[in-house]
Amino acid sequence: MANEVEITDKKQPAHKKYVLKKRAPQKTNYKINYEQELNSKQLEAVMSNEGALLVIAGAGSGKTKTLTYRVARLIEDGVAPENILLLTFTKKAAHEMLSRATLVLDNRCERVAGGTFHSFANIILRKYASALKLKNNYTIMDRSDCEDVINHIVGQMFPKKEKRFPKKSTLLDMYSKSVNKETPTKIIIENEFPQFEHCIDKIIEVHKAYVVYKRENSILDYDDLLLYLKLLLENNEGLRQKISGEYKYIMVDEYQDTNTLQADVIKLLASVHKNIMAVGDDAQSIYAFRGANYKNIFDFPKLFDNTKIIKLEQNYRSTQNILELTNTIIGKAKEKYDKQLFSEIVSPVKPALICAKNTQMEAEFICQRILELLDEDVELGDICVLARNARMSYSLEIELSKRAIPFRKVGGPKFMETAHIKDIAAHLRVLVNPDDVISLTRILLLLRGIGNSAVNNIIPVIKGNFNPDIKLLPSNKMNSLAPLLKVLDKERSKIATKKPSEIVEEIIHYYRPILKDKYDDFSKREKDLEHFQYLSTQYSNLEDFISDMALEPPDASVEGMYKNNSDDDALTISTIHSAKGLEWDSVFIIGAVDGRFPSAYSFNSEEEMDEELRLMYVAATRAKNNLYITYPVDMYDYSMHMVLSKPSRFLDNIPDDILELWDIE
DNA sequence: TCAAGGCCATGCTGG
DNA sequence: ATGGCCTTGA
Repeated sequence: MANEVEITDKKQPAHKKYVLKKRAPQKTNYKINYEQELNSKQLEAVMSNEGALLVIAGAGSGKTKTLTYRVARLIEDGVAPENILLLTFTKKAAHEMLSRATLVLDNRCERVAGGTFHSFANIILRKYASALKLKNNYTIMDRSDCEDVINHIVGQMFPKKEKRFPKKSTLLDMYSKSVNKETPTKIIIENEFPQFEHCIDKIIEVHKAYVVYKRENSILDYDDLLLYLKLLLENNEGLRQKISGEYKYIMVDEYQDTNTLQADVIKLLASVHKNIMAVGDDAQSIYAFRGANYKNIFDFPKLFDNTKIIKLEQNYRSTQNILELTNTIIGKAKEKYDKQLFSEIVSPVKPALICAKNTQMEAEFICQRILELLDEDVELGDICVLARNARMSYSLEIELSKRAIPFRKVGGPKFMETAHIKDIAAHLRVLVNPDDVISLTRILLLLRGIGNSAVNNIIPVIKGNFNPDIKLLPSNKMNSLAPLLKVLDKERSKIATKKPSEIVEEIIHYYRPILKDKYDDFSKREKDLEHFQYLSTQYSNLEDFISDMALEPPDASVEGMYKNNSDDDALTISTIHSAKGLEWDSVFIIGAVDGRFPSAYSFNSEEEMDEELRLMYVAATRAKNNLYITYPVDMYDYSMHMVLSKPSRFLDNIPDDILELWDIE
């Protein structure tokens, strides 16, 4: 909206020059008093309209608030919610922002299009799959499925074992980086996996076969979702116009963790109108292992001409004492960051570094300190324990259970990745997509008497045709195969009419005997099946259910934690990666022992060490008032054959007026 | 020849 | 707790 219009007098001398005055924002017409609730920088971002805008937002500087209020402000100015696209890192972040926007404005905000890049890509691709010659019932594979496919391909191409050939997960890392960084596999291997240069040709051959395999079987992995979205937008002028026109205002959160493929998608999405607002913090980039590059954020102005840049530097979250520590930490990076956050929140309490004799004592300290915090009127839901990886909290989880302190765990091994849940999901996938050979293989291998070679004979016959009367194996093997075919045949015909939860129920009923046969601890796993069934009741379409479970898998399966969704009064245990963007009154960072955090595997790479450092920075900046960093000194490291006993090097030589040192007696 | 069970080593973070 | 590898058993 141009506020200033000048009628020029160049060619029309007879006309009088009339200047429209700049209108002050019409605050009286807004329901929200933006000027009062935001600082000047935030306000500038919220009030900006057309064009590209980059907001560099330090930790706790009101990034979420800025995004939330901009959504509200656009809607107040008459933009249809459906025309706004909010891309975030997790679905949860999108939901949180939109419900906050709903609180400050009204429920129109719920209609804003939002979610992760991947879920957005999925929505668009299901709609326009045919433009890419793709079936729209394609399966989305999670990581372990992809690994199975790769293993299958390697086994076919090189029946004899190759010497020092990368493991399936390493292969997948290479391919994924190649796609996300838009760099040939060859270069990725040379730069990041030089130990495998000797078999570079074979690795590339496997990659090609992997791509073909996915195409032939209507399978997409996470990277394909982004890649195909890019191709769709790139190669279909008409569709690009249409989609870009639909999403007239685009906002991207956590821009520092996007990769070049995502940057391309954004560029294409905004190609028609260039109304794009990106928000991020280069000092909080922690996803390099997934192809993200914190430098991406500085390249944003290269994607869009005349990018306006706004910096948010005042922190509203943490005490100044905590910020003094975090400023010191980030100051240790090899690559320098322009970060000196300040806060007006004053408190006498200082962050503390606590040495524990072992993980047991570390756990006891945390439990005791938590109980003291509760006495100081901190709520349990306002306390979080952060760890570099999910395993580090095992001792603590035991201690918490002993003391009956409720907790929920975020990050780490996924519910959907547990073997029994994958088994059930594989049955459902075969129902939706009978071409899904990987899932079919998985469910056949569950049967007694059927192994790899039998599977290879069976699949060509039953692919897409689950006739239970077929006779293709000796009768003893048919006895285990027939019940499977029967249930698949029966449910396949009802896929369109039955509720997903009813189909899941039938599959679980069929699968339960297999579960009991396969696992000694089946009763615990049976509870997971019940939970899975419960999740399915939230859906009216089986395909949506399966896609969602792949794109936004529910948190780790922790016994007894299921029904506590509404129970906010529990301690949070989280990986640092999963704590991105969140905040708590009191934060414990555990396992801060050198060799684990930073991990010893990062020692010889400056870039990886910087990423570990940023991770520590992200962890420490989650805390509002109390920050405790603990480390046990009895950790044995198998790879280095030594006991780890020093605190994280990121906390070395920090004066004790910034970081207090505690010993446990 | 194929399936199944046992044993050993172990690199995490996630859509 | 899990995948990879080897041995055993049918």
